[in-house]
Amino acid sequence: MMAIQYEKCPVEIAVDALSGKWKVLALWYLQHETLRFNELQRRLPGVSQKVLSQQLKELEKDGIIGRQVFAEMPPRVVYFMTEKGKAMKPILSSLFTWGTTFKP
Amino acid sequence: MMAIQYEKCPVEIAVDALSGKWKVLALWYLQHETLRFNELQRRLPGVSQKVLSQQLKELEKDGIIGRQVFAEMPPRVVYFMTEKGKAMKPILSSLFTWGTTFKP
DNA sequence: CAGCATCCTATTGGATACTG
DNA sequence: CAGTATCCAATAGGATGCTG
Repeated sequence: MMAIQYEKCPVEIAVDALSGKWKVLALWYLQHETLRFNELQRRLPGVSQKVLSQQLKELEKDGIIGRQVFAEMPPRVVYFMTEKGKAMKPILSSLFTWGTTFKP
Repeated sequence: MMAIQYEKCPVEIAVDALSGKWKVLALWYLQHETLRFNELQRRLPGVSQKVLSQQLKELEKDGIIGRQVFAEMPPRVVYFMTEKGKAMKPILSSLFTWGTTFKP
């Protein structure tokens, strides 16, 4: 695989960080709430555990969300937006506005 | 294939309309200019003709861009944003802002 | 020039079963 | 509860060649 030689445009950087079927929607629900894994999964009807955990891991790696583990039994893990993630709120709300305006 | 039973959230509607590797970037370049097929392709290094024409067709079908054909030789085809597409400008600029802020 | 058709590969995501 | 591991199907996208 060849490394990409040209400088990526900022739009591409944001698009790449959000690529994945459930990422934007997950962020939408994490905007105002800290949520556990299961709570998030219930809000995304159709997502499998594998894919949800995978996409959350990518968002975490990109610094967009954080993850906190409580050493309890049964285990509790919560996800929340970082500052870098909160900076995406204008993206989320403009998507929402457009979707609301042009809903079929 | 089963039809989806629940009402899609507006965010999903917008995300679906933009899903496709090159759509957002193509819209970015169509924001202020009307562009020919080749001009667009040159601005998206790496896209194949097949995929570009396919994604433009989807954007057209969704009413986000328009397409005008000039009966000339050689043929000229231009693409431009519709009003529905122009309503996406806040999405594009918020993506750009985030990408600029958190560029690696 | 602006594409379509064909073929092929890589990636994504879903189903299922299992675990600390 | 919050995942992993494995397997599989569907889709997206790239390469190439051809055409009005």
